[in-house]
Amino acid sequence: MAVYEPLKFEGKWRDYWEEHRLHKADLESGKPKFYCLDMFPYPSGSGLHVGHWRGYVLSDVFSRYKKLNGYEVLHPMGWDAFGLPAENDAIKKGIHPATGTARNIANFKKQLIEMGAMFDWDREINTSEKEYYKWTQWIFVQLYKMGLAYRKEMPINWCPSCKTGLANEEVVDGACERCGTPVTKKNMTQWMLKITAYAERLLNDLDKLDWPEKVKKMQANWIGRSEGAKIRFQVESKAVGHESHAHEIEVFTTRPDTLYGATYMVLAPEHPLVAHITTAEAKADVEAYVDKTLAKSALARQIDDKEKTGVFIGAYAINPINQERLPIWIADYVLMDYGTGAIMAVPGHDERDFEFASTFQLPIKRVVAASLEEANRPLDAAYTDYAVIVNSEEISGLRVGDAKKAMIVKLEKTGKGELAVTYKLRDWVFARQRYWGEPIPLVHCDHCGIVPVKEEDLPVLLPDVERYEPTGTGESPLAAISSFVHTTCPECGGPARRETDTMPQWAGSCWYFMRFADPHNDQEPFSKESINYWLPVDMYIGGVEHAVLHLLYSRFFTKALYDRGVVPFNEPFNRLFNQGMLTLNGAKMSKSKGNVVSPEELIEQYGADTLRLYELFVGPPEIDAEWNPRAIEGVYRFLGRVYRLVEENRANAPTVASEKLLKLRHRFVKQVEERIETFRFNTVVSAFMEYVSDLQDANEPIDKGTLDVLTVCLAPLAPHLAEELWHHLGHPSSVMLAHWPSVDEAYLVDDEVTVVVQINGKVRDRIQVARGASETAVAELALQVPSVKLALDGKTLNKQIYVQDKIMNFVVR
RNA sequence: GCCGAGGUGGCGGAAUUGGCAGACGCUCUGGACUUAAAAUCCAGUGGGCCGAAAGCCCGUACGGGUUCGAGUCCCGUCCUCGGCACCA
Repeated sequence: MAVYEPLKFEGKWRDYWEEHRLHKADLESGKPKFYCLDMFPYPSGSGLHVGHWRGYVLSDVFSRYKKLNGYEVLHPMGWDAFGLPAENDAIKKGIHPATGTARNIANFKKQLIEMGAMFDWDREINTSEKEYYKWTQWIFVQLYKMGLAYRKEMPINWCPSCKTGLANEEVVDGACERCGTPVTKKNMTQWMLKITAYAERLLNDLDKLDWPEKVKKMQANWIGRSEGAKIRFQVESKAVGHESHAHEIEVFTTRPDTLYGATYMVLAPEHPLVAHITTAEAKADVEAYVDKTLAKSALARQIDDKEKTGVFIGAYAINPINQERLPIWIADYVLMDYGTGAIMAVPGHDERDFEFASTFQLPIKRVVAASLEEANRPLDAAYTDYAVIVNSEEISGLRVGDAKKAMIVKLEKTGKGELAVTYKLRDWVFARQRYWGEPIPLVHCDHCGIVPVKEEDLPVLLPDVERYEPTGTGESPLAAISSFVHTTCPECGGPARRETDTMPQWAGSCWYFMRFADPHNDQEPFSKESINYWLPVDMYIGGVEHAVLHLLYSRFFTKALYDRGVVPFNEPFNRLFNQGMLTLNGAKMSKSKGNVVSPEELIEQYGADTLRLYELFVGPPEIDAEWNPRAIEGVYRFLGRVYRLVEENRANAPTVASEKLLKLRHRFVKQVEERIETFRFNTVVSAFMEYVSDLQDANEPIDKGTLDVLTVCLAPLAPHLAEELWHHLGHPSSVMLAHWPSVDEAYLVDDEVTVVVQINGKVRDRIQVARGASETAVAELALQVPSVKLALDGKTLNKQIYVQDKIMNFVVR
């Protein structure tokens, strides 16, 4: 009996593929291209576990399927090697980050090769190599020249453990995304990227992407567009005496219709106006409150509790619509970095303002009600329904929507305000005070100011140093290296200092998918020809954890480069798929939790194909799945059955297929096609299992064509086994050079169909009838069925419903 | 609190457009092969009534509804998971 022993041939075929360059993506093949990309990994010290395999298997199956279908497939792999984790890990182990990274990469690569994926290793890239980051720096210079990179002093998120500034997106629940330490605020001069300039386009263009709705929603929420009005209030304060009217408070509100209901104003404690307009009597309390707020970490300000606190600053604002005097307060529930950092408070119709007003006994006015009759009904909570405006002079009686428009028109006429759009998205803090990243390629010259390094002088090399631990002073370790810092100005040639901050980890991954098109180009980031052919990415596969980080940043880079004329497309990833995690004991696999399953021993026991197939069969690919060590036996047994089926039939296989086997074959291929295209890979495996059982049950010799087709279809899923069988079947070249079988629709229809017979919608029996038989003919047959006769006995047949070739339902009473 | 996804046997999960619920796999039980075991193969495996079979009834989180017919559509409730969270 033929025995399936994968370890005897899997290695042989991997060597064969490598030797014959079968995975090489060819720019000049003349075929239509397909770019199938995995989110490239950060090469950690712990290596890959079976959970990491999941996405890689999906993309490899899809890539191979596309290749068999005549596409020129680009399926590359590389390393996101810069960034904090690599550096932290290296510090812990006392080695240079470059050394640790190189070691990890070697291990990752070995593991990925064992998987048998068709990666084109000639295109391997590493974001921490100078040949690569030269172009990351080049892109930064383009952004700088476009005015999209700027320097600003502001309080930014600071991780006291990683000793660096962080972007908004890197703060999760008030803590550092990497290490979990609560994030504090630190006032620093920072390099920022003006991603907010693209907010509207980043939002609108989501519509044209074939991405999971969930991810699009998350990005839309993150961008957080809201439409309303900006309104200006004049300030009246004894602190500034008769100059009062020089000061204005500008607020943003989505409810300009409630302007008549404003009863006080609130500024963020950090608001620059606070220092100017606070009166002498209030000064001490205000300063104490401001200090207390600034000392609070982001986490504390968010979670502490929602109890409202605040201080009256002694000054008043004049409501532009009715000249009412409104007391001005500061409170930490108003955030400096959203809108204008100031609000008009309408406690009658905003829950937060209601709570604040209740706490401090401030007046509450009703200006919206269910109807005009209810205009003076007292409020025991904020009334937020979009109903009818009341107590508001000329706009009373309007619905909220119309009142908003009317109020904006009025404000625009008097110059007191106008329509405005605000986003939650903030500009991107792009500098890190750490060693292991791309140096920001700028020079500070006393004479010329900030000057970008000339493009022909790139890259600015990351110097090799002895000590690369973070300083914690707010300066990067590079600042201590005088040979790095001191340079000459690219403009005037005079003495100058280099920028010493480095870029965040995301920098390299914002454009790596473009570099794969032309990874060895040392004249430009990529040639026009290569980028035109390969990009954009057709299918992008990776975890959902990057929904707002990497995926939003990459879209921003792409749009900026599009505007600069560097690339001809403005969205990088046409189709996105997020695979689910593999869990063990209900938790995400991670080395720190000690619940990882590593592929090595499984491959040793079952071979790589079995593990690949299991990864697919474990459940719907987008859903998290629990690792089940037993179930892997099932797919191993199945591959053994395939092996035996082919081995035991190939010697005496007829050259002509029976009608029965042809029907089974075409139905099978059709099913597999549909299920691969729609990413239902668990059911692809089911289709194989059913087909193989059907072939066994057919109880007749299996023809050569059937065996060939089975083998070709198997190639995307279990490439090693398919290659082995393909050669046993007498084919001299690789199965990956074969063609995906075409489906003949003629074989998909049966002459005879099963019609279900129902009484009142309940199944009683099934009958075989000729396909397309008339209702009368089927009814006649169905009425002969004993259980139907029984059910009809003594009853009246009210109605019959016939669905062609499917259902005959008798309604009886 | 807001937004989104989901709830189907002992388990993982199937089920085109409203048309045979539980495909496929795991587990378990019985059988064949074997001196024996492993491997392999065959049969059974949602619950109930029943000695068994036939047959009938119940059954897709819960309560209603629409329909000849609902896992699928509508209304309400509960639960689980994910995202956002004082964003004016």
